[in-house]
Amino acid sequence: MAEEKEQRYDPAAIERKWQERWAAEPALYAAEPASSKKPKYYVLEMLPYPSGQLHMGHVRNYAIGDALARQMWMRGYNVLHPMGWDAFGLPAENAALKNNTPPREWTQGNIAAMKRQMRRIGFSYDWATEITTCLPDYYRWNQWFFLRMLEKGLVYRKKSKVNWCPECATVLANEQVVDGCCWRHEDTKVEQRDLEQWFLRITAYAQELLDGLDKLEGWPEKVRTMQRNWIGRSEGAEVDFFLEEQGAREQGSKRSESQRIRVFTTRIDTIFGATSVQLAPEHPLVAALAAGDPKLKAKVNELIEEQRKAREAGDVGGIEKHGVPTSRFALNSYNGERVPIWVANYILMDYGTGAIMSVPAHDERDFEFATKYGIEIRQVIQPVQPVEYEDGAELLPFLSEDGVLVNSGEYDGLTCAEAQRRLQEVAEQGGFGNAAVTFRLKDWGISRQRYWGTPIPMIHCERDGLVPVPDDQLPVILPNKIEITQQGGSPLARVPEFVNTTCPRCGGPARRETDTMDTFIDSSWYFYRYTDAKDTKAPFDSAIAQYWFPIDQYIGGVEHAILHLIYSRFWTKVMRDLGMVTNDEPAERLFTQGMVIKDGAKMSKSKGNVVSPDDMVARYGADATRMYALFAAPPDRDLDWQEDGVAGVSRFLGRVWRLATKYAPVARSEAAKPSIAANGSAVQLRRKLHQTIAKITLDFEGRWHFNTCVAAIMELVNELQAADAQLAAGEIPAPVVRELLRTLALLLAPFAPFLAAELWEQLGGEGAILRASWPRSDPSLAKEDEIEIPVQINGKLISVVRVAAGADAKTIEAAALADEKVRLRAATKTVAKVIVVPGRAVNLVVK
RNA sequence: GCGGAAGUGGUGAAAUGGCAAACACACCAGCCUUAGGAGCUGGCGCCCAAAAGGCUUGCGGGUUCAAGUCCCGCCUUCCGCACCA
Repeated sequence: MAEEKEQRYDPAAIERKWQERWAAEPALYAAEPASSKKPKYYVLEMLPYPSGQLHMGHVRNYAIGDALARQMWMRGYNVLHPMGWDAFGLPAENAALKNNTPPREWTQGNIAAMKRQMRRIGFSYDWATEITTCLPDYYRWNQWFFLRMLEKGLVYRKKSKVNWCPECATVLANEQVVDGCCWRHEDTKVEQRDLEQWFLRITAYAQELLDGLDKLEGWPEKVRTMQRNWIGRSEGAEVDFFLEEQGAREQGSKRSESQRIRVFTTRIDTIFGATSVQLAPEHPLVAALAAGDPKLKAKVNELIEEQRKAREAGDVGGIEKHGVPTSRFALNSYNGERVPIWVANYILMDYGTGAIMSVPAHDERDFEFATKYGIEIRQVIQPVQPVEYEDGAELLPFLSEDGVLVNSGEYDGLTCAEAQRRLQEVAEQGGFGNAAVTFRLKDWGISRQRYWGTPIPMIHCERDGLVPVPDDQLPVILPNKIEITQQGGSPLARVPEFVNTTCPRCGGPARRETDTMDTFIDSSWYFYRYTDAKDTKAPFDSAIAQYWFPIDQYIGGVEHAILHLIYSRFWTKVMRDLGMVTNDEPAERLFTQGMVIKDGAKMSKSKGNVVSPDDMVARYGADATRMYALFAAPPDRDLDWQEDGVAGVSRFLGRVWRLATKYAPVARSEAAKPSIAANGSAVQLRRKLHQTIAKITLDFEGRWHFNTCVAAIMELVNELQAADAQLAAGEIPAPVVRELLRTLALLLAPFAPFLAAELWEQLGGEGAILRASWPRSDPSLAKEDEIEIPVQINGKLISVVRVAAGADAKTIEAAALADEKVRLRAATKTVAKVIVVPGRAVNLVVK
């Protein structure tokens, strides 16, 4: 067989063969039912939007998940590894406009194309559980959930200021606005509009979403921090100031009992330092005060305009603080002090109460504002540690809570913390305030004025008002026949067959809601559907979900840290409260992989640096492409795509192929007795093999540094190749050859599944390699008998000595002192101390 | 401004506090030839003609017998947050 002509490594042929084989045998990748004896493992990668083209970011994401899934199969787990399509969304409508293709057709075509790409790359998905969110059998459950939430009071409708993307011609959620621009159209400024919207009451879970983060130890700290910031909890108090009666000044201040101004503050302890009350320009009271004052009204409108512009520019923090005084005053509830009421552009109507007490001495923003307008700055907190002045340095504003109250009447001398407690109590007893917690998180606006989404299952009846669609009339089907135009408003409103209906309550004529749902709803619960994808009675079977959940490992990009990942957590908690699941969180562990970049920049069409997976696969094969994606960098770091690197991996796989096919006949031969001669090369090769198994196995359990796993396999192959002469001469016993090559195939299986499967077959492996057992490292075989110990003098490396692996300190010391280089160096000096770390190093301290 | 991550050869990178640069890419030299996007051998951090030797993990300190790794200060880059009362 040494003369046998070498067959060249032909990835295209091998991959085609196995792709067909796997397609014909879908059960290979199917999870066993919940009754399985095996331990379960749910590995999930984020489902893609079916744009029609897989990009390298997907390939990397899915290569990581696939390596894990395959390894877990081989380790004997019952693995659920599904895939689906986040198939609703605006691009389908844009494509419809552009190519005159209906969104459904366009989407289905893209799904088919991407599925082909995924099969071509060899991801081990169970296609029997595939879900497509734009199909009625999926989105009907969005509608069903909407109705359940409505029953629970988690859905409401209100007119509100919304983010409007002119490009999308629809509303965006707060989470979808990035730097004042649309998350899909980075150059398109988001506008503010007033519209009637459906909201999900995610804020009802704000506290729990926050608390849960502490327990999500398997999630990256970065993501948890981002979510904490997003939820933005702040603890403080709400307290009323009273509006002074107009024209009451002459007779002494008189408070209006009906008109209160409620402010939110985290520093109630500084209230005696409040020297003005500041209202947001859109505060209802402002409109009332400005009603009879055209000048004020004009100025307020300017402030509103400034805020709007800043918001649209995404630079709310950057605008210069402006304000305008009103002619009215507010009275401090604690001491009756009279302070002016201003309207200021740095006060936001949608946070807290839209009004603040301004304490310039103890708040930076108030300080800036008061300095500008000459408003009194009154210090009411005395630092415990006297603040040191450098000449001319400002003491104020003093922001720390490490101080005691001054200028605060009966509260003088209390610490800030004590004062906060006391003042809150007093406010509560006096009926003018209470402790309060405010969140930055807003309710989730889900209405979209688009066609390609889940219809909101509500009916507007002239008589009965808003009526939910009864469960037995679900799904509300998205009509197929529709003309997509670029006109504003909901496209569905222009489809009479859809709009016109009868009221489920009175049977009279009624109109359907024509807005559709935000597509983030689709992805908020899709991973539950995978567990029971064909269910026609419910979104999924609770018992099955209970078996699979939580997801053991979720893998995706960090760009979803606050959108998808916060909505998903919310949805899980709602389902738990509906009694559908028992887990509090969807995923035990989350891994966020780095971006794929090219020439130092994110791949994008505009930069023209996009690398197509199809090209890579065509040139170098699927195995080389996905293996390079794992080899080029650790998975959590950004990866710079270098085509030469893919070529290198492909050449490596070619070496593996030649080596394995060359000695496959030996590995398969029954001739050799299983006795393994203790021949030097064989022992050494087996040692390397077992070291490699140990390294890779450990990495899968811990760090996931698949780049070094691939490197370890390369080292192993380099050693095998260096032993080619011995192999060719038959000096390595056949059972050892078999062990070496079969194990090599097993180790490759998570990374290069096509080649691994082919070699497994050629090496006479039983059954599918995916069902073969992951190799075990035998420590006694992996152990070295002799090791090298570095010898240092005063910490500097001088020499290296070889000693037996288990050598004790004494032996190592003797060997080190006997070393010639060491003797030369130490000859004229006194050895003061010898530090020996057995198995590690020797250090001689000499003087 | 606040929070986080990262800075190591020409490049991607590796290194439980114990031989810095494994494994690759690129490059150089040679061999082979069925002339291939092939294969094989060797070289490849910097200084020095070479050897010997010296230097080297963004910068400056420190801890330690020993620091890329731990601590303190600074610089740079990237990411997130940023009038949130």
